[in-house]
Amino acid sequence: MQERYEHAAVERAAQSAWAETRAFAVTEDPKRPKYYCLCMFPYPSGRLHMGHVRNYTMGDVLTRYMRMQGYNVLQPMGWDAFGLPAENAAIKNGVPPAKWTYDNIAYMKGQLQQLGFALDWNRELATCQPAYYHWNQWLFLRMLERGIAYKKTGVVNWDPVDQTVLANEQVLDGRGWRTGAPVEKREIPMYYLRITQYAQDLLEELDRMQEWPERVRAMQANWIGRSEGVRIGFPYQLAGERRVLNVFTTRADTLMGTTFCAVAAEHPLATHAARNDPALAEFIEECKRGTAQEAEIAVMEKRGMPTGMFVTHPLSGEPVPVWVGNYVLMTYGEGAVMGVPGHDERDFGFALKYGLPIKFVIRPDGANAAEFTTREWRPEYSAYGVCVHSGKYDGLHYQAAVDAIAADLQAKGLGEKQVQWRLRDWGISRQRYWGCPIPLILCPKCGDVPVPDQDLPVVLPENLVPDGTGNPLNKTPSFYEVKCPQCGGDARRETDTMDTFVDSSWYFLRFACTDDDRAMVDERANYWMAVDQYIGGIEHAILHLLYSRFWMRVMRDMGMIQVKEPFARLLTQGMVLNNIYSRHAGDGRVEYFHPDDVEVQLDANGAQIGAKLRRDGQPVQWEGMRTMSKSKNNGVDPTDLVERFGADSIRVFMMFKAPPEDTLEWSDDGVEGSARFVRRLWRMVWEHVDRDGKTGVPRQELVALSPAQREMRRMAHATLVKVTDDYGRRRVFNTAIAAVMELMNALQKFDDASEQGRAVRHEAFELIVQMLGPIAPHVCHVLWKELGHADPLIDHPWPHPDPQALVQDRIEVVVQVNGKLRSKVEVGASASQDEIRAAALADATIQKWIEGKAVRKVIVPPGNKLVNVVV
RNA sequence: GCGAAAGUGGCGGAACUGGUAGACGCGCUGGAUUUAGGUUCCAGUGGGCAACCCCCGUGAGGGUUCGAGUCCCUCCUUUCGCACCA
Repeated sequence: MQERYEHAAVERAAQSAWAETRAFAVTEDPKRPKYYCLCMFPYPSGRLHMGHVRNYTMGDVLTRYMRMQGYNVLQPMGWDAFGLPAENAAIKNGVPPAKWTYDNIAYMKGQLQQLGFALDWNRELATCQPAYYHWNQWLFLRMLERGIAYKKTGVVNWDPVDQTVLANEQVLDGRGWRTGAPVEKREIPMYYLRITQYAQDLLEELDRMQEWPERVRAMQANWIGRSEGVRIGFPYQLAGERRVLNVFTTRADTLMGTTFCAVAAEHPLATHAARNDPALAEFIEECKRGTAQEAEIAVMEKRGMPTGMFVTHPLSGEPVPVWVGNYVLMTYGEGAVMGVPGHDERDFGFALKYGLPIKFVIRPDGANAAEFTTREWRPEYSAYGVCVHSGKYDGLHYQAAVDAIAADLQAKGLGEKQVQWRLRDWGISRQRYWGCPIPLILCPKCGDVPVPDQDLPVVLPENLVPDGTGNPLNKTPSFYEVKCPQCGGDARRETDTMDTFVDSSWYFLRFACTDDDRAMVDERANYWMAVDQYIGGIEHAILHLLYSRFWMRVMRDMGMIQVKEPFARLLTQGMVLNNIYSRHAGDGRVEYFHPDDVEVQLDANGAQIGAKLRRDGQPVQWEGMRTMSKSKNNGVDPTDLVERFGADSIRVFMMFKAPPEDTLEWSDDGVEGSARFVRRLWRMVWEHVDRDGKTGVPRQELVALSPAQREMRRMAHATLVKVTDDYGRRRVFNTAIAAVMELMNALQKFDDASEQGRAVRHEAFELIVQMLGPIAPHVCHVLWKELGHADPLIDHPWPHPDPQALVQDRIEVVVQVNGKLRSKVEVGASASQDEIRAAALADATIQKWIEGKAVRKVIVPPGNKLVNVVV
């Protein structure tokens, strides 16, 4: 064995051994328990970032651990390959998005291989391949047949320069993020998926998903947003016809306090009223144009205009004026609200501004009878309470009032209890080139005609170069000029593509059967699904994870898959941060310096007191730890690091520095520390097997071990218990590594050259190498062989602790006096509580503490590890 | 405003079921090796005290308990998500 640890050689040896035996290719095996471990697939942006490395290392640790536990483990990898950055790169460099994407994939695949992840590359897929998106199109057509997909004209953010729809997050201060052009609201026909149909089930199932983080479940529940209330109809006459204005409210108990109704600008009633009222028409236009940022809307001034129309209060029969309000959303509830200024903050402000009457009809719980008359809003106005000034409902508390009012409304045919959802249907049309074509043909005679199944996939041309002025598909007659499949006449192919979230909504199913060109999924998907462990960033807590849950339900209802929840267990890994250093110039410009170029100044304790640029020795400002980004110049490159330290050291550092869900602060010193640890492991094994010149494995005589040898052995097995629990149950890796470090520290001090001492040491090293195998697989692969094993470590069964080794003759008992640690005594492991109590009281130190005081109680809690003497 | 999480040494973190606070590592200090730097090894490292077998100490204040970082109440701070959702 070589004395020097050379990471490049070690990693080459391990990786080629795995490659030769195709070690990570898996097939379905009904005889073995399966384990599907999946990390969210990356967008091929160019290079791996450290967040990827962290994510995939976690997945790899679990994959390798479960494999050693005897599971048939699938860990695949693919590419979320459609999307905007490829188009932007194309605009900048004049290269087709396809080429840019495939080049990036090739490079990043190399990076993943460098890191030694146990991936089954036979199952690699990219969502931009026709063989993949074929099935997006196929399933979309099935959804269309079932009414789950439908076309609707909806309001979207439109960038007039780029000629495309923008997502809400792409609108900054009312302007397009790329062009800076003021964003318009446009009504555009789009395809939607009826995710709302599954709202109830998507919400209910969350309660049972105990293996998902509470946070993610809460966010999804919030997003789905179920609320129970009452739909209330306010009748009115229009052109001699009786009509009803519906509103939705969760506070039907305040109905008698209604002094106006407000409708959204897009509401039909508003449109009708504006016909003969130019001022109102203009106001409505203004509202429609208004800002697209929801956060801004929230703080926007409440404005309105009367429509001049009146509706009738359904219970009192009084006339109620109808206003158009800019704070009413067309997309929620009925697009109209009843205005109860006495008990709703928004209505209150609105009424004050426009001089509408305010009626108080609820006396909040805990308040005295006095009415609220302030001209300033108070939170208690919207509190629950009993009805007052509400005729027959007076004295009823919230729930009773709601029940009574709903019953009366129902009797009149003017309302009923109703459940409202915040969730909206998923609009999937994008006026973008680099995405999956929507398989429809727009025929002037026949309307929207689905592309026949036998003509699928509709292949996206890969050679186009967008120039920033809209979708290049619209300038490509060879793509859009088609004949109608129904009437044979001239027609135009749909040039919108699908939202890229469609691609990622089912890729985990396809990994089971990437080679199947006849069906979207087959029986193998039922073998592998559900994903047992899914790992990815918290940023996908809602969109991707909710869409995938929806998509699975659709496929299950079509009989294509048996389970409905795609991800049994979810781990949301924390972000990777690094220091940010900057200098602010007088003219407002900021220059960012890479942490490598900055020298940190410390005080005598090692506390950071300042930082300066190495180049010029002048101070720079520390802006804290934030996510790595190009703009802040604080990224680190995985490939650089692998070359400098080796993949194993990077992996150890990533797993050791923080628990999986927490943020991880990058530190070069920390990586050095991990590299030191790996080197030390190598050197200690070398000293054991080689320097001593006795490579044979001594036979271990358990009965004849000395107390020190027994203690060493006990510690090795206790560490195994701890590490197994950390991997298997707790899913934390930092403490597992810490435990192994502790064991190594003890082993270093275990200076015993006897046959038995060497045997104990040998066993300890075997355990260490097995325990670290999932985290530092390359070095452990080689050390395992050096320890005399012919079988590859990855296939060696996970070791079991020896119960004999864990037995202790004598145990240490902590002795407290009044809850404070005062002494420790050693007793036999089988000592009774009475014996322990006696030993504690007999201890000289304890004698001093209790001298002259009355011992009131002596407590020995279960476990016999502690005694508390109460005096 | 609503929802979720978190506040522990100079730093990252550990303490899992209420039972030895600060494991493990980074940094720092001293020493050995080295021509030197780096590497490696040894020792020390929460604060107070000349020192301890002492006192203090887990965001603040109160409470429960033989015993509280952990449980309860009040408050403060931070991060994240949602936000005119009627």
